[in-house]
Amino acid sequence: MKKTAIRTYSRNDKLISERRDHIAQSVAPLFVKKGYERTSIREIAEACDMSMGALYYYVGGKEDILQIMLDYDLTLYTKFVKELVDSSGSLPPREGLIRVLEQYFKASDASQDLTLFFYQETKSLQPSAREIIKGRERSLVAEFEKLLARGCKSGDFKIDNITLVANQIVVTGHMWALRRWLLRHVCSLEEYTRHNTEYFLTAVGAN
Amino acid sequence: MKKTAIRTYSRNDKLISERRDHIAQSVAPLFVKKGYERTSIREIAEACDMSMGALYYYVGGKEDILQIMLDYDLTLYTKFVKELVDSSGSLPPREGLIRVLEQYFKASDASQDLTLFFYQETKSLQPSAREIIKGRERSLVAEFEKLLARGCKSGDFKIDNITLVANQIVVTGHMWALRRWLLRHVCSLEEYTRHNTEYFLTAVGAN
Amino acid sequence: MKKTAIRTYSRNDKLISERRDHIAQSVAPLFVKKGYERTSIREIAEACDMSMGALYYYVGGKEDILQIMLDYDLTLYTKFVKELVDSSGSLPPREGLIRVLEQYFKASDASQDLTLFFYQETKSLQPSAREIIKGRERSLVAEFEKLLARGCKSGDFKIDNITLVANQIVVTGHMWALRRWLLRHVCSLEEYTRHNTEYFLTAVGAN
Amino acid sequence: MKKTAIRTYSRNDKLISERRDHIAQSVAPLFVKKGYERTSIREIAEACDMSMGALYYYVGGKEDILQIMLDYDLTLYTKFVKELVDSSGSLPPREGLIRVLEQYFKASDASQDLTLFFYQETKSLQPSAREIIKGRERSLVAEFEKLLARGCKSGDFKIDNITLVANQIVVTGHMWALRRWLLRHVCSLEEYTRHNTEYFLTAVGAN
DNA sequence: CATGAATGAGGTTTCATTCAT
DNA sequence: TATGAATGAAACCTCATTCAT
Repeated sequence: MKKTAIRTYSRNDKLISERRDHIAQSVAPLFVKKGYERTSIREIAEACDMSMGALYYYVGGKEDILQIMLDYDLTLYTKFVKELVDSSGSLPPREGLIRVLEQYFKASDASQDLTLFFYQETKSLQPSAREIIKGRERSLVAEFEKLLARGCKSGDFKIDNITLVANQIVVTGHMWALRRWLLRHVCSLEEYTRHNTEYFLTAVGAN
Repeated sequence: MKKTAIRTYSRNDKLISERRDHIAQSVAPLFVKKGYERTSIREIAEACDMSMGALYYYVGGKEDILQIMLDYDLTLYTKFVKELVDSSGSLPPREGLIRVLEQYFKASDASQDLTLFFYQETKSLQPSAREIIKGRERSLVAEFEKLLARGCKSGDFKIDNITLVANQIVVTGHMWALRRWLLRHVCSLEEYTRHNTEYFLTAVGAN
Repeated sequence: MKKTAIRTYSRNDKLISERRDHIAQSVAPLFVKKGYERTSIREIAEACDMSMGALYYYVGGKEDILQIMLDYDLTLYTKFVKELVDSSGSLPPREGLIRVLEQYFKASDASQDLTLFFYQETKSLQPSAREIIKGRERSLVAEFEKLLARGCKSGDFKIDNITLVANQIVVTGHMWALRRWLLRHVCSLEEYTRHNTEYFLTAVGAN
Repeated sequence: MKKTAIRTYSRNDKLISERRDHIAQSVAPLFVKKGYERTSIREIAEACDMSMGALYYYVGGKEDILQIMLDYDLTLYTKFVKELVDSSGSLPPREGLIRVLEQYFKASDASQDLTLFFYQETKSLQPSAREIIKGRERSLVAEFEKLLARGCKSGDFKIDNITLVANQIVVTGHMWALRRWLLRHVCSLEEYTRHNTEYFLTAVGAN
């Protein structure tokens, strides 16, 4: 759980972690609302209730703040999915998948703005930081792979390319966020969930 | 085909149109490479082989340039899809769909960077301009709706929510661009095409 | 007479040259008074009667301003010495040397602050810029070498290491500037001149 | 040996003295390498192995640190020269001068960077602190004056202006440091020493 | 129509210094 | 005594936009 590569003047690891988490939480609504580039350090400091100097005590630069925030939320999200997948382990694979999809789409709906933000601003990161974020994203996909793999093992599912399907599940959630402005007039979240659940059941050979 | 709402000092409509098309074409690679916010007017002017003054003669401000460029490329893309759909009108619906998907995914692959850019920078527009872009996007979806509607009319397809499926086709193309970094290690474009074609055939009840 | 390596937005060479000369002249008293590091861009802009933006239109950064100023004054100084040496060409070598030394020390006295500044701030330059300045300094030394070489050729002087003596002349002028605070209580410029003239006559074997 | 005018919170004179000596020694390489202005208090504290707070406990501000360091090194250097001059007291004046010059130039060669630093950064001091440093420099010159005066007394030397010659000796050492970049290609330290020794012997009438 | 020099507000970042602990 | 987190003024620099030519 290293936060490395981000410069700090503090050598108190606990404080660093605390402050960076605080920054990640405080800055998210601001970033989501105004976009990364359009948000000034001054605004960030204000939102964090810190002085600009204090901010730069725990962070090497503006871009680090973006990385910290993306990392924080993606980690949180991955944890959420992991718990979801794990908690559905007691159900038969088919019912487990149905339940996970339902909850995942519900969560996707709740964190629309954040999802959009991820697609928009990841490119603002340096390649090295981008790799870290991509790693987190892969972890997210991996959680769904676990779910699918379990079903394959038990013989309930039959899947050619597990990663592809897992990615497709993730993306289907994202799509609800990215295209809400269009989908809003087309179907409700419930219909969207039903439609896609049916598809994925077919795709995994469980229909 | 109004270009309105964008201020200009010129009253020669033909010239305005010409210059704006030129700007749209010249600025695209720059925007795609550096991002909208990080591209300066000076760079834009240079890429367009115009002086900064000339730029402002045909355009109200930096944001207008983004709108013009997005509008231009989206219109072009919509036209491409329209021709694709129309040209497949001679085929039976099932084969038409297969062909359109294949060509569309191929085109998605070719214009990856642009697609990514659309998702990233549309939010940099004012609401009014964003609406215009959304309208273009809806036109794009509508082309696929046409294709699907034709199949329904002939009885070959059976679809609950045509718009939903059409949108799903569009987004599936986008996802190849947005998630290429992950998908690259998972499957080739051909596999991606095959996988999704199969899905959509099922989704329209033609499998 | 290239001014290269210094970024500019202008492509009008004449204007660039003019503005940079203007900057060099305007900034000198400020730099000499406050030192390079302690002088802010805002102060520089004010002294140049330019806006900060205009400044950065002709100059890539603060350090460039230092380089431009050092270059400008050193070039001027070298030209002065060159003319001095050339104009003494009509005199016999011994008398020429005496005259040149007298004038050079007088000039050293007049440009004390500038000399001090050179020793202090050359180190603020990047190595590449420092090389340029060193080149100018070598040109200055070369002028005195010319004078000494002439005397050697005619048989009036007898010198082992011409560059060493030429450099010593230059530095003797500098020292009047660098150690004025001490020398002031020890001797007048006239005495300093007499003392060192006698020395150099001995050193070149013309006493 | 007052260290006055420099604020401190401590009232333990021994500790003050110890810490300031420690600071002077620790900070020198840093200052020499980066320059005074470009060195931050944080770096200084780190180099001194002290906290920033501790630093300010024994020192009034950043500038005091510069003064302390200059004072410390100049005092050390003066002591070195004093011992050199005293130890040559057993030799006849002419041989004493030769020996002192040789050792002094050797020492000048060894402390080039420091010498350069003195010329560059003394101006960063407030006038009052500058006076203190000048006093130390005068003490240095005074040591050489002692040497010359001894020779005059014994009738071996014949000098008009002892201070001027003493200063010239000091400066000749400095010159080796200040102009090394040029002299390097012109002569070795040995040649430089020989050349100047000969001169000074003439200047004091001992050749 | 076209040019590009000029503006200056506002961006990010640094850093000497203080003070609660 | 000692610590180091916090401050915020001020540093350097960029850039969208204008307007005299």
